[in-house]
Amino acid sequence: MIATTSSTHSIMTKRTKSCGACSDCAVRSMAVCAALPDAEIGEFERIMSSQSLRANELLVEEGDEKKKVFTLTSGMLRLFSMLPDGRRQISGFLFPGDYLGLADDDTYSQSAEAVIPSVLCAFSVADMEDAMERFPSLILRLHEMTRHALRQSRENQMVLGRLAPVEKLASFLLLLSHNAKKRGEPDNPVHLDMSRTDIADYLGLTIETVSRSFTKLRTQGLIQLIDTNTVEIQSMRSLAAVAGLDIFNKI
Amino acid sequence: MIATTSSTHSIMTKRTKSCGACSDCAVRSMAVCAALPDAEIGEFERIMSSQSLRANELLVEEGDEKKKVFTLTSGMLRLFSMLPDGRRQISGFLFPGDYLGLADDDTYSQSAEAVIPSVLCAFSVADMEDAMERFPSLILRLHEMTRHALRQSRENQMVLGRLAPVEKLASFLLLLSHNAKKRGEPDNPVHLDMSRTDIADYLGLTIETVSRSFTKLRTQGLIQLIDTNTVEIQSMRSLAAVAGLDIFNKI
DNA sequence: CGGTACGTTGAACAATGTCAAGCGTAGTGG
DNA sequence: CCACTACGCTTGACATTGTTCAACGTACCG
Repeated sequence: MIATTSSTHSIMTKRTKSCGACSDCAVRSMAVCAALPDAEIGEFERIMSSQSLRANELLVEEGDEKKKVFTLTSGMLRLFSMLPDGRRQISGFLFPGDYLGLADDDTYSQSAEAVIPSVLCAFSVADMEDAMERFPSLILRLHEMTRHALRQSRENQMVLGRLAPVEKLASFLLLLSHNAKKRGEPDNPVHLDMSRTDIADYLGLTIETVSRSFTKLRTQGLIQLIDTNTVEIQSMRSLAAVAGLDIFNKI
Repeated sequence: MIATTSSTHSIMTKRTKSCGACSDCAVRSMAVCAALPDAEIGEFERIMSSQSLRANELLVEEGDEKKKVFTLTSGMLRLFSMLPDGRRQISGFLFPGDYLGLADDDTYSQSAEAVIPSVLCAFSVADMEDAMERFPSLILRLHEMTRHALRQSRENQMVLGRLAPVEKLASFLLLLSHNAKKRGEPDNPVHLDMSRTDIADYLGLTIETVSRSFTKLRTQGLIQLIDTNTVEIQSMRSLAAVAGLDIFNKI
């Protein structure tokens, strides 16, 4: 917390147009922009600006007017809400290619923070709406992404409401592994960019229970903790069996 | 369960076009159809067919090919998933005007059953896609409804992950009350159409804990149980305070 | 008038959360 | 370079909470 606060004030957030051309963007095929043919991608480049975040830096806050939307190009964000008394629920993590602003109309319904240093493409809502009018395929793409987010959120409801702690953690590790694979990274030694507190607030547990669940999975030979933040999954199948739901059939 | 099974076989599900004209449909203003001007609503009436369900009758099953989409005109549905071992999570209840199929691409990602006798407008996906091409406002309306469902699902994650049982129940009662009001019904004596088991599977609890939470709210003078399925809320504000999140500020 | 399903309640038990201490690592300053 | 501090993670002991199991009451249905 102290680190967060101090870093928030020390340096201005970078906002430049210096990011590499959209045409050779690493997340092009996964992001909204996949809806635009190469010929039109220049349009997007024109209205886009790049934005960097330091770890734990706040990007948008619940209740704020939605003036911008974003595509994450590198790093990781957490989407969360808080109760008046400080309890926090992380509803999901955003990975490169993910879009920030899918659920919101005029105001952000949740806050978003960088988990690790991150870079985003930013678009003003006005520009984006303009682009959607000219390229209807953008609307379809956004709608598709929203449907996907809705399916994921509902699957999360199952995880939160009906899985035991060890099952929750197993499903979380499989999710991370699956996500890494989807982005062309190695899917097995899974790297945890987020803290135990983040994991706890995502899975509806305490950090102690998260820690104990790691130990249980390790004791049962299902995972190996290479270091605190690196998990080697011994057998995807057995871990999936523990997770209760067959992650492979979904997502 | 026995009742469900027997009733499922006894009578054929009605499928007629006999429902009153769309133009004087009770849920017109809340449903997808609100996107169509009066002049075009005839188009919708042409491709629509009516479908009735008895209590506990299954409408669609997780994994089935999505051939039809629906608008609920009366009654109530539950949307749910199940784990291999029988654990169930209800991700939400559908009320008149709600659309079934928001989250799905080609297959239904969840099952849907009638909680009480229900009537729906059914559309074949092909017809609906055709209509969307001719009336782009339909796409925008569906997108808007999907965003709303996503916000609701994420708020549910907070309820499931971070609220205590009594808080969960309080937020649930407020949700029902809010929903009734939205549909022009009295918002205070709240009628529970669903069983304790449904409530438990929605809130991630057991029926016993649900029952005890009802008792606690009653003992604290926050609600009054007129009968098992009718709850009088003594003070919306105090109940909202118990719920932790101010339901009024959201949804 | 039984029988069945549903809801409530109680008591014992198991699981998770809470509180507190300890460990290891990383970063800081002497 | 080393001690010191701070932070995050783990672990243990304990308290709280929810679950399980069982009994009871009630309403509905045959």
